[in-house]
Amino acid sequence: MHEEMRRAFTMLAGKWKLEIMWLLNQRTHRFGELRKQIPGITQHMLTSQLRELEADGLVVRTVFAEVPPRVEYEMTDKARGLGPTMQALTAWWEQYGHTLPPRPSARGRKPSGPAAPRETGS
Amino acid sequence: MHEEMRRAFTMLAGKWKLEIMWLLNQRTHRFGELRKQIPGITQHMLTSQLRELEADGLVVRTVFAEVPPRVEYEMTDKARGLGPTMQALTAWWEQYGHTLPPRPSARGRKPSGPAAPRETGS
DNA sequence: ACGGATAGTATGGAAGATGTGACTAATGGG
DNA sequence: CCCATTAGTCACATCTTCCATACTATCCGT
Repeated sequence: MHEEMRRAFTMLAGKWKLEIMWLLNQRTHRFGELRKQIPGITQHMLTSQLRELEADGLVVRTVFAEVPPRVEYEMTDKARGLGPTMQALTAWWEQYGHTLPPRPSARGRKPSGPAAPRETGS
Repeated sequence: MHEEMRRAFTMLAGKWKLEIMWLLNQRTHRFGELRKQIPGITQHMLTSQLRELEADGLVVRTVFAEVPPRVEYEMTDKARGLGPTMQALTAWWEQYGHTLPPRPSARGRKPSGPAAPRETGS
């Protein structure tokens, strides 16, 4: 049932989590790489999102005792099971992405909806 | 490369969008059905998330001229291409979901304190 | 000793996303 | 007349995220 799934949705519903997981699904990244790959994200947000993913058991954080410091983020085995999901998402976008409307995510919308089709004939 | 994908992430990054799309991927729902299926969501949020999905060309909104009103939400053909993604996500959760740590994400859906009741204007 | 590099933590005000109850519209039943 | 129903809308409250800045810690080069 989808009540079980709710946990999964919550884990991935963050504003940046899908993108982070998508990148980590390709390869291990270090902190600074993720920050460059995701323009617009701040250190603060990247840190907190990664911590949440780590707490959810999706990401492993490895600190190397080097100077300058190096921290790598890697998917766990569990999260690697998301590979097919990511591939399916990528394939979907390749197929349909370019057919979507230009930039409609703005809050404004058209004043009136389509004419109501009278279905049940009342 | 993945800059193209960013559009897809944005479209699905809303707090409730994955869950809504997962439900609509199964079948057409009317407004009230979605509201019951997604405990915790408010009318306001359900409306706005659906409007965004509609604006992104992922769902179709059909208003039936009946009383009481009936509005049905259905996936577009484009969004139906997400089927494999949803299936992969479901399969992943069935396989790994129960192995995840008890620690829920900090951003989890928890009820907030009682909002200060506003003075009903006289 | 100082600054550069990396990966953070901490703070604070602003912007944006989300949450809440109250309210509307049309119609049938009591 | 009043209530129930359904799918919203509205004004406002609160939570999350943004963004800049400041600070920590280590080692190397100067």
